[in-house]
Amino acid sequence: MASASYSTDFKRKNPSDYTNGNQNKKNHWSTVLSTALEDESVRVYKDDLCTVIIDKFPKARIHLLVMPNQYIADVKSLNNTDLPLIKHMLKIAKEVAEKTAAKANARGIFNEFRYGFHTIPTLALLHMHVISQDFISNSLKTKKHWNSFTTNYFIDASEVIDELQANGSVRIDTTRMKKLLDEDLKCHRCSNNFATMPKLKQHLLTHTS
DNA sequence: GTTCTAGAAC
DNA sequence: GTTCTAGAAC
Repeated sequence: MASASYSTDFKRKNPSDYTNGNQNKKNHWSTVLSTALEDESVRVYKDDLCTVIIDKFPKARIHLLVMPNQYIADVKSLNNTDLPLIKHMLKIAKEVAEKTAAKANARGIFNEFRYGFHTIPTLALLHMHVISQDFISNSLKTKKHWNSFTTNYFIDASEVIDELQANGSVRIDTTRMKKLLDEDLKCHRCSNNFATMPKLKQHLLTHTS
């Protein structure tokens, strides 16, 4: 066989090495949301414009993702023609959040949600987080997790809508955003500071009945 | 995004 | 000695 005579010196690299980095690889971890969009087992709502799924690694008791059915990369690639879509996504987000909270037989704590986006996302395909503000979850582990939801690294959907209406786009200061992930751990409710994630997580329990 | 784990921090 | 964080993942 001819192939058996190839010297390892001339062994071809994996085809993905010829693409512009791993991000372009079809089954790279950053593409999981495109798969989730089609996966009925994680879906809680779908209409002509958007799909809602349960986050696979929820960072609070209720953590959902609202995604457009048509591919949009992220917040910074939005323009004013996307306004009706984003407004629709926010409306659906609130409806599904209310329903999910009621279904969970929740008391007051579940009624408080934030709806918004990571300014610098790690997963491809725009996704609006719907996240209850208890932040009680085994999947909440790192400082980056915490700061990505409780600092300005997280931009509210209402602010995205306002900026699109005012400027036609959302300007994101990448350098400033990255620094926010390294900020000290601060409780989002009472502003107490904590040295470690375990201490913060223990404190969060005191805010939840 | 997560998992794993070396070694920093305590 | 144990807890906890932070960077590599071929």
